[in-house]
Amino acid sequence: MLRTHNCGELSLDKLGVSVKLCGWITHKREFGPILFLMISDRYGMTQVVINDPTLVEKCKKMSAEDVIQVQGIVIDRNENRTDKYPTGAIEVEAKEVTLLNSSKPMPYDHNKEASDTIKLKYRYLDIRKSRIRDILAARGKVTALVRNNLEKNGFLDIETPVLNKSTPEGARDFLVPSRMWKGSFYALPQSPQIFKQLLMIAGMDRYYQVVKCFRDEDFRSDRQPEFTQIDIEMSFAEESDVMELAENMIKEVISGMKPDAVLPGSFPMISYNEAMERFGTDAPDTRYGMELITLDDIFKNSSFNAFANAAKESSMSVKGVIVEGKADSFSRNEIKKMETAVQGDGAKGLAFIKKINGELESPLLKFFSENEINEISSVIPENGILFIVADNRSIALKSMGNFRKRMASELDIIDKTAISPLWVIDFPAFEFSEENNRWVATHHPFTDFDIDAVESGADLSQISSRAYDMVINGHEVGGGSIRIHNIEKQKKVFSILGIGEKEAEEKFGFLLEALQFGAPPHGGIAFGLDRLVMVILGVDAIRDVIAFPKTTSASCLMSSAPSTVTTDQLDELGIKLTEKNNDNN
RNA sequence: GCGGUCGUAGUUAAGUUGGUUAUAACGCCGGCCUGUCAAGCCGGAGGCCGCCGGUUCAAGUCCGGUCGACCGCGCCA
Repeated sequence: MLRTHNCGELSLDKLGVSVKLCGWITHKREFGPILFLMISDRYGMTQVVINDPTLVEKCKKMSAEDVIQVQGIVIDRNENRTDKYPTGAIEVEAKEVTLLNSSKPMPYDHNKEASDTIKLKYRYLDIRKSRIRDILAARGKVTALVRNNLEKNGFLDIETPVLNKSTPEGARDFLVPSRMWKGSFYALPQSPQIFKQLLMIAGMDRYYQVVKCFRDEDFRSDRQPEFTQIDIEMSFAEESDVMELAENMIKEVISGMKPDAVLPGSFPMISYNEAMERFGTDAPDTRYGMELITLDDIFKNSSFNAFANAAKESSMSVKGVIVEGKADSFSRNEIKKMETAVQGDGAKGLAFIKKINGELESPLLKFFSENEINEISSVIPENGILFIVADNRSIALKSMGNFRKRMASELDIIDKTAISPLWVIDFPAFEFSEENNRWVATHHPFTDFDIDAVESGADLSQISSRAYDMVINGHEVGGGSIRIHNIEKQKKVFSILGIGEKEAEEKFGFLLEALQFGAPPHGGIAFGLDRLVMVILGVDAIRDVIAFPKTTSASCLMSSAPSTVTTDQLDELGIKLTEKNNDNN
């Protein structure tokens, strides 16, 4: 090695020791015959002092981000010690400084805010100079903890193909044209779902993989075209087996990353319906209260028709959120802004009732009977304000769920250090898609469900699936299910989903056939590694947990991918472009 | 596919009702400086105001389009 120590580990107990350090120059400070160099690496930074006139002349020519090797003696800084960085008590008195490689001036100032554009273009510099390097190190540790836990539990790491068959349902596939089979395409996996089920049928019993998945949809601050799943599947397992395993794994990861984190003995479980009713979302953030309340009973006989109709109609509901201690601090204007926000979720309006000095205040008060006023008053604490949406059930829930979220972040009542995990269970197996005018699988079409209920003619929307999601701090970090292992049941699902026998055969024939060769009961779960790392580290942007991320329009500013290719390459694939797009390189 | 915010030296920003040579800080280059800690002081270079078009005597500024970044909606089993 070119070094004996890294730039973050020297301290007073090494006084007088001859060391070699390697690193990047972060600062150079000249004072005529004396010169200081700060050199750093990912472990820290150390000051080098240069007194020798020849060395000073040599080092004067060096500049920031040059890579150097310093050979010298660790000395005490005495009265010039600093506590601004961990090595601040010592410095290295240089005997020799070797330039290993020079650097052009940095393209941007890493001590200040810089645009995402330039940081993504020079991603390797952003990693070198920012917290990204620590986040990536932490991510590596999360992966190691995961592997360690799963290996300990007898899971086998088995790779599955990246070049796959395109399947219907779900997200848009990334396609890869085939040279040997002109006109045919591989698809990159949206997840290794079918392969892990085939591994169960193959008798591998316990499988896991930390694996890239690809979805060609539109992106957000928490969504990237390629992302990583911790994919897990096990045979002869029921819900509780998968959930217990997953929960223990996550606990081990979190306590490995945050030893001070306080976690519940076992993660609370709530049903999908309860999550929707109490939080207006299937991924509730339980770090704070301010839960939704149902006001149908209070208003079903109200003379205020908008409320009464919603309260009586079964497809509608009156939902409220109480903000405590704020009745006197929201202006008419602020409330107007909140109304605009809930209207963005489709709600017709946002009503409010304040309680100040024991008296209710609201533009709607004149519509309410004494009885209603008493009931409302018993719900609202002094100086509280009740916000209300009366609308279609799904709109009321969604808009108040989002309202709760916005209000919590505006009031800054979220404990950023808390980790609040839970399970959401009893998801509906099927949802009716207005857009496609057919039923679609809520989780995916291989999820087991209560087939007896279907056979006895129950409403499809009321059928529960055997799926479960793990939610931490309002983020769905993982989800899975017990799978269908019976061919007839699987065919039944395809018929419910309107996938014809021929199409099912064409798209999933190999799975359907495999199910007939002694498929064991099995189930599993997949975690989004990127999101898991974000939640554990409290990072907001998925870009920050990925070494080389893409932009929200799925381009790489560093390599300029995607790019056009030569006509020779296209010819070889038998592909002809319909219109000439501008070069985006 | 839709909406919002933004785009001016290498970087981050300022730029007034449209009006002389487009500012500043940091960085860069040159010089000074014996204990700095984002060192300091003096001097200098550096601009397709994202791109295309329009309005105007005159556009960084107004209008239309377009490209890109970010945030959100739809979408993401």
